[in-house]
Amino acid sequence: MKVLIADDDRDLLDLIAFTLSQAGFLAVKAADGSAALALFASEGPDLVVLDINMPGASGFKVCETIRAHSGVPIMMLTARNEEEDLVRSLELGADDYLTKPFSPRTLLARIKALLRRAGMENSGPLASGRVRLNVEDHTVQIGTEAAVRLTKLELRLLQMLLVNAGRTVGSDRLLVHIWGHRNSGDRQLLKQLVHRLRQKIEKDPSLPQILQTATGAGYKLVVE
Amino acid sequence: MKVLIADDDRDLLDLIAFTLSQAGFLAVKAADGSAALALFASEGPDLVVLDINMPGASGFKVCETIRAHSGVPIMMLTARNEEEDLVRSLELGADDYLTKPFSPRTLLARIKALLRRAGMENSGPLASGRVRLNVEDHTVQIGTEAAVRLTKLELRLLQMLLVNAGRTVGSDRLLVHIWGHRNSGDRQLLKQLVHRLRQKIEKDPSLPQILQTATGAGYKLVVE
DNA sequence: CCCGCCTGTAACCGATTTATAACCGCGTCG
DNA sequence: CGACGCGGTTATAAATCGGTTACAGGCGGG
Repeated sequence: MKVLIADDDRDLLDLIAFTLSQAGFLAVKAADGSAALALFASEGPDLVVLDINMPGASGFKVCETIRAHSGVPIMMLTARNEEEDLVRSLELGADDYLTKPFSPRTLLARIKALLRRAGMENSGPLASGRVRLNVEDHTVQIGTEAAVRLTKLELRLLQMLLVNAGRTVGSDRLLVHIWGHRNSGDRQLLKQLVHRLRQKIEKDPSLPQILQTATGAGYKLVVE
Repeated sequence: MKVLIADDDRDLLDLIAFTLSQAGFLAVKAADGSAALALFASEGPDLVVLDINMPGASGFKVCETIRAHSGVPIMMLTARNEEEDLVRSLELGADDYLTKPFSPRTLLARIKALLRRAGMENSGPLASGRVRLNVEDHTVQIGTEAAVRLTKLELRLLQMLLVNAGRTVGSDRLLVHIWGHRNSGDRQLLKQLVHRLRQKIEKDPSLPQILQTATGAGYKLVVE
């Protein structure tokens, strides 16, 4: 599990990195906003921790940029008199925030909670009912059928639905998780992605038994 | 989702309550510390917002007392920007802390983040009496009847009424909650929305048992 | 270098949802 | 009485939504 940390306070950066690596994470350090963006692109972390006040590019600028094409969980850090930026960050799609000073223990607990919520805690085969998803080699198996190969996007969609199996997942959440916050005109893409995924996993794609529509709300995975 | 708010500043109390109820929360107001404790026991809120400076029992005292036997998320408010208050609040088990003055938007963002963190973001089906509303997939169930699918607007209407079950909700508040501020010539829309919702949830839509009219005032949800 | 698969852009259809606009009945009040 | 406000009902138009297909650019593998 790889975590990107961006903070211009060298001491705090080291402390966080140390805390996380002690907990079994692989910590990647960035000293400013532009470094964070570069490292995000090259390292592909599973979670990002961003300080709001940074030279180069501010935390919420970085947050916005990352969210433009990724649904990776983001945690913001702030000193205590920047309410406006904090709210802005949350509205830009940050998932949680922490006000300084905080204890390493708190940070760790929050990060774990965040990963749990994003369903990224275990990278092994994810299963529920008749649906078994193998994240590593991009395949699903429905009941006793032969395993089907999935594309990157199909995998992300099914993963999100599987983590919330039996419950409806809103279209917005799916969009963010799969593509990140873009023009949000992307309902079109979701329609087609669902369509293609149904072709692969449904017996009769015109009468979905597994990947069902909750009209006006989103989609849900039915497991008996 | 029920929120207990305690503040001796009557204006601020009303403002917070209004903000939260527009966001779909049920706000319970307390003007001082001892009232807050009494209401906490009787109402069993899902979240508590406490001003620190209050007559009766201070926010600290209330926080400590609640924490003695409950893990409900607590947010503290203070006029003073004192490090001392912050530390003490956190030591007493408060989960977050907000310094006055703050914008309603800020408060809302923080409260939502707090609920998300506590894992209470989706309180599951919102229920009262025979009416069970599932916000996630836009459905209601009346008694043992089959679940009915609702549209976005019907959902918002029913949610507002359900959160204030048994109480009359003014037409203006409903309009703002459902459509936001528009030309307020939209009483027409509300009429029809109520009509359509009744068709879906009332046994005999011409003699409403659940969604009743309070002539000249608004509507209310009757739960026996 | 070509071919295949994956992804994004676009358009169309039918159904549902929402907005606009009437008409009806009932009570109040000048 | 008759105009008015208010709520309920119906009809109809406009917007949106979900499903589907077609197609082109990109990218990687043979």
